[in-house]
Amino acid sequence: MRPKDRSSFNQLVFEICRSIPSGRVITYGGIAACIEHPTNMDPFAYDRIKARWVGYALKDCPDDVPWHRVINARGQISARPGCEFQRTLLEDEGIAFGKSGRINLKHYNWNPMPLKSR
DNA sequence: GGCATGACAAAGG
DNA sequence: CCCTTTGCCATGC
Repeated sequence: MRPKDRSSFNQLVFEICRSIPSGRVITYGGIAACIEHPTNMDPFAYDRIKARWVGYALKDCPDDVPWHRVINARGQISARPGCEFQRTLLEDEGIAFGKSGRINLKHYNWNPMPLKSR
């Protein structure tokens, strides 16, 4: 994927985020897995790359994007300034945190409609 | 134009 | 289960 395509990639990320209902969460990789992009890259490696790009996209997302519903694959909130606030938002939506600050993905994970089949 | 860093994740120890 | 390594590349100095 070339920098030129980043903009459209980000738009897809935002679109998926907006489809997450209150009280549910998704992982960075989960979002990445919904976005297929024409590439010659090894798909196995590509998914991990995209997961990183999802984080970049959310760094400066529009106000109507529920960025707080995106967590990492371990069910935890990724460390960064403001992460305490994210936990508060999720708890307000009824999401319970485990002892080590982890969310039960089995129960809260949201599976969005794939934008393109894989 | 190198070099370090990062809202990631899988695999290995 | 926790910690480290590895793949990868956009970004900022």
